[in-house]
Amino acid sequence: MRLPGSVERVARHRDIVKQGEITTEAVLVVSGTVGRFKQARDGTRQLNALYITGDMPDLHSVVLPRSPSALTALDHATVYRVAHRDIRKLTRQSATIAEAFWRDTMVDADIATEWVFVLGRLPAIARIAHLLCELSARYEQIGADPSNFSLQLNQQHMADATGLTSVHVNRMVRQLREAGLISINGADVTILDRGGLASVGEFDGAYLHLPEAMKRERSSGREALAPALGC
Amino acid sequence: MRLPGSVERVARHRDIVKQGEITTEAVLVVSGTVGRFKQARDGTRQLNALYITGDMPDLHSVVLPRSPSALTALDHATVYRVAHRDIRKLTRQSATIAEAFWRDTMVDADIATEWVFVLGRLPAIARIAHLLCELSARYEQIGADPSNFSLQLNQQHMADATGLTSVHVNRMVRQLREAGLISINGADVTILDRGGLASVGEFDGAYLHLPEAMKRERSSGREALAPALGC
DNA sequence: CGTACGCTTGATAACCCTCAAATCTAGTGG
DNA sequence: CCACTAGATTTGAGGGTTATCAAGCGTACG
Repeated sequence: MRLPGSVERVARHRDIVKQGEITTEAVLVVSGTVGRFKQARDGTRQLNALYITGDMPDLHSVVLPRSPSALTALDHATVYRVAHRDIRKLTRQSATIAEAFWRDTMVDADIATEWVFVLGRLPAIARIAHLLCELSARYEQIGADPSNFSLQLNQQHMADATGLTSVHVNRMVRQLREAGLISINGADVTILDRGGLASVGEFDGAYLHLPEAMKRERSSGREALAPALGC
Repeated sequence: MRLPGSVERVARHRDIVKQGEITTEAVLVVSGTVGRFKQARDGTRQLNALYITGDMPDLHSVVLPRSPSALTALDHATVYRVAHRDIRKLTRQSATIAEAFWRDTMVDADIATEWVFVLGRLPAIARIAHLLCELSARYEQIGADPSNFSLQLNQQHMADATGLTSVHVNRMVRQLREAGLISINGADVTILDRGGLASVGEFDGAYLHLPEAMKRERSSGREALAPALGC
């Protein structure tokens, strides 16, 4: 059961899918980080969703081909393009696979729903903490070290994700550092106090719907894919 | 193709699904308005999603039974409960039906994504305008009058939806009224200038994925279901 | 060594919240 | 029919959080 498709390298800030475009292919992120954006009239952008290695950023396009937001590479990324018709061939063959695809897109939807809460009700410091907690949990899920990873986002991206300005993101990151919760060396983030950070960010990872195994043993699979994430 | 289930009346402010609950049934809204909530530590609530007549608020629970947010009746509502296993029976029989269900949940996801943008990047006045535009478009979709409908939400609900306080919602509503864009009589809202309101709210209804027919003729089907909405 | 980009910091202002109280409305019971 | 009550709307004053504007600093890279 291998899906045919083509590998493509995408340069930073290059769109993979444009806003309003009608697609005939879905995309799998092989490496790098991909973001989904909407733009306001004044030019500021809002990051709706973040995708890392292993994610399918626009699997939903199989059932809704017109994309209401743009898909952009935040840094150099490698993606694998799969035709909708090949995905649909699979879903028509097996109801189990169809449900797995459906489920995958619904986890994405639950993440968006969580961010509605974060943006609507949490102050700036909590939004940043929440973002870092989510990234940590998602990196852990793909076998990377959850407490020491390379942040693929600059502070402007973090501002786009949290509905803040990069200036204010900078001040909040400093506060988290001074509180002893995180430490940052260039792009490398170390989470010093996971519980404390989760508390500041009111983070409860249930909305990520991680497999049960993941929740119990926290330190499994370390560094298995870590080198692959570097690029 | 009729799904077996049971009709249930739900009193205002009563939970249909509690936060964190694992469900074995999905729900269809027959009448009234239903909201999906998350609660912050300080007790303030964020409304993630709004459902009106004809919507299935937790269809996603078929593939993700653990609900990360509570489902609550905003006013007296009537719902129809359908067992997951009966829905799954259908999706296993027909890939077309499976895809239709998937599509329905993805429209919901696109709405959540739009609200991430609204909450992250639009000022208070635009958030209220956006909410009213969305409600108008969705009422139109089910055959109600889009420019004159009964708002099922009080200002506290609007505050929960837009990430504001009810005090500020009140001031913003007044501004919209004074600008001649809307008029409010108790629960009855009249949209006086749809284009103007859409402009203030940076509203483009593409994310609602309405059927094409709906976009062309705006004044069809008026009042077909309007009486049913009153209750 | 110059340039571009991202990070950092300061001063000021705008937006929205908090707290508080008055008014209005609908529903209830005397 | 009229008090009474609870909930919702409305308005005002003052304060906190975050944005805006502006400039300086660091660092990677050609």
